[in-house]
Amino acid sequence: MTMPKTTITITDVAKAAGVSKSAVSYALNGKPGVSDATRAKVLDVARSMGWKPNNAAKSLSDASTRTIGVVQLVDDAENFGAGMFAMDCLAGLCQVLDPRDYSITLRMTAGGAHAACRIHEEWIASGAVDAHLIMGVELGDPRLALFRAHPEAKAVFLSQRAVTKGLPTLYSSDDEGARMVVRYLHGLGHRNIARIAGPEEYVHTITRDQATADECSKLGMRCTTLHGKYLAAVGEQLCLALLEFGDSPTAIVCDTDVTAVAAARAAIARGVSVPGDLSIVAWDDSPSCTSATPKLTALHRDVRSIGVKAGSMLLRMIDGESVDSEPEDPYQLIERDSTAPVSEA
Amino acid sequence: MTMPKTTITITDVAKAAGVSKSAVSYALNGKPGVSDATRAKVLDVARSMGWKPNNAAKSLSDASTRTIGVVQLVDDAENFGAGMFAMDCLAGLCQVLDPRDYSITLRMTAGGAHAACRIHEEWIASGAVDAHLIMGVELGDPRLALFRAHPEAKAVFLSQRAVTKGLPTLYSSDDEGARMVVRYLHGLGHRNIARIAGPEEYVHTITRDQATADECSKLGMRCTTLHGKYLAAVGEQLCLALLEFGDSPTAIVCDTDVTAVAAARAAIARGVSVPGDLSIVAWDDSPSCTSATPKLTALHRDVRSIGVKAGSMLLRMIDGESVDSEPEDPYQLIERDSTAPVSEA
DNA sequence: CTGAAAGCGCTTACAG
DNA sequence: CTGAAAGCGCTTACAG
Repeated sequence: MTMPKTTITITDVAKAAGVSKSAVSYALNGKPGVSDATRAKVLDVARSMGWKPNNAAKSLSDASTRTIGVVQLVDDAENFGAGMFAMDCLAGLCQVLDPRDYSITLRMTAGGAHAACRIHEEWIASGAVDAHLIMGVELGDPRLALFRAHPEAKAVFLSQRAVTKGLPTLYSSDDEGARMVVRYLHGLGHRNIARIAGPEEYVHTITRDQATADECSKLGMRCTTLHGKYLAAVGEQLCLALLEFGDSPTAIVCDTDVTAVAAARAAIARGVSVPGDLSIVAWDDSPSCTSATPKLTALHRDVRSIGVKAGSMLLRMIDGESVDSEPEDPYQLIERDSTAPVSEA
Repeated sequence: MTMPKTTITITDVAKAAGVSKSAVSYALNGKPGVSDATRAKVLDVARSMGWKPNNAAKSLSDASTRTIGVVQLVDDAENFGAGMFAMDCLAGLCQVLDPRDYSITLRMTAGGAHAACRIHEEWIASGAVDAHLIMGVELGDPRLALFRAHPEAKAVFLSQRAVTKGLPTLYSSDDEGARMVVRYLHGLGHRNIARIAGPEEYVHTITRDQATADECSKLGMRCTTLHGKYLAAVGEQLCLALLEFGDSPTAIVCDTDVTAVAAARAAIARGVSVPGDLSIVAWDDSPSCTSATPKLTALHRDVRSIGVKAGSMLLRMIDGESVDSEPEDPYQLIERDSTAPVSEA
């Protein structure tokens, strides 16, 4: 008959151990102020009574919640890639948070950056979290202004420094990644390439666009860029559009695995050989890149390590250190079967 | 100069409004005990002062955390499908939780059911969450015993009633789904089918195995079942194994999109036409099913609605209602290009 | 309808 | 080293 024992508190432990509440608190928290003997006894009694600290009480008295807040933006249609990214990233975050006994407080909203902003504002005002992780930052994002107005709130942004200007951010290697792809294709002899990019409201889209354009111009290459959502239909359609051009590209880099797979399919269905006539590279690797025919060359990054880095930054901020922006780990170009030297025409 | 105003409390509001703390509390919480005039004034003052309730204080005094706890199991390798499922499910959960101002407290662990169990135990003891959502239940899962021993803890399981026996569970329609597929293939003339199933520790694997076997026997069909992880390599390998048999199946149903896509690829690479010689159906639809060639017939379910249902159950438990187990919405069979009538041999 | 008071469980100066 | 006490911000009986 395991009686659901009415929650046991430090007062109970103190009584049982024959010491004061403060002694118990000091002992339990490993703080000085009690003799080793007392500490040992308290620890022993507490464990045997099955005592666990009450979260709310602790938070109220020490003004720390041991939780970091993240609000995930969900889009009905293109949720897939973003969802996986967030999940892996959170896994990394949890990995660093766990040893410190921190949890994630998660909210999801379909209301975009504005809705997310309201939640963070709420969290700041109510002291619901110790720090915030911000992902999916858009141009003119209201969350930027919010955290500028609240320098006392701890937050790290997953974004670009050009956008967050001074706010602690873990910035992507998208610029570098874009240049790496361009150089790779250049090495294969491609001179006329194209991008099937993501929506232009995303910061990383712009970053990739610009870096690609810049590197192409340096190498004397031409690049056509088309934008669209991360949908198979879009990849298909834009690929066909590119192939319609009189002077169609010999390589296409797609901003996501979904569009890349679709583009490859569309090209092949139209009688264009991949990689014979057309090389395709996917930005962001995933199982669908290896399941596709041919297997897609992809720009790969360890998403979990992004969460790990962000978590470490957050924890340091919570510890009172001042943290600077940091770069993500660089991308890796994984060469598979969808890219080849440009064919002699 | 937006001074980060030192956190404002109901005491401040009370002072400013010229009433007592209790009056403020009653007014703010919409409880009787204050005149309409007082209430209006308090509300007004509170808003103008930018007051927000302190979470910890509220939790401590009313013993509710306005948070529901979920711990996500992460496996390094086969994390993909499960990750997406969890994400969509959580999105649904958030959708119902949001209007009630509840958040999700999320932890992720690579330590399996045992590690998850320890976290839930911690949460129960420390009063960290108001209720728990349990996913990825295994046979002999320690979390079952934990919540049996703690009937005061509110939890809903995403599992099968046969496993949770009496604990409130949102149970899948896997049995029904399996039968639906079998009948569908039977209707196409298939009599010898196979399953490329998931690992046998998963409850849903067993459920599907059993329902498939039962329905096949009822219809006089034969079914070979092979188990393996949710990896492309496994799908490929098991598909080839099945095709090696002298009397190879005319249809294969794969427990996940990853294995299904890989199986189709492997078959085609081996010169087996899909769906001409071999039909393939994927369990759990995803973008990769529509990106594949041919597009895969799949068993589809609205994962988000699972989260919605679970959330509603949880909320009702929190409200003190006693809730019974409920079924998920049924699967839908989405016919695409990977299934066809069995060819006359 | 309204105010003064106790209590939620823990932490932390402050005296012994 | 140890105990008594105040305080974190809110809720909720309990008297007026």
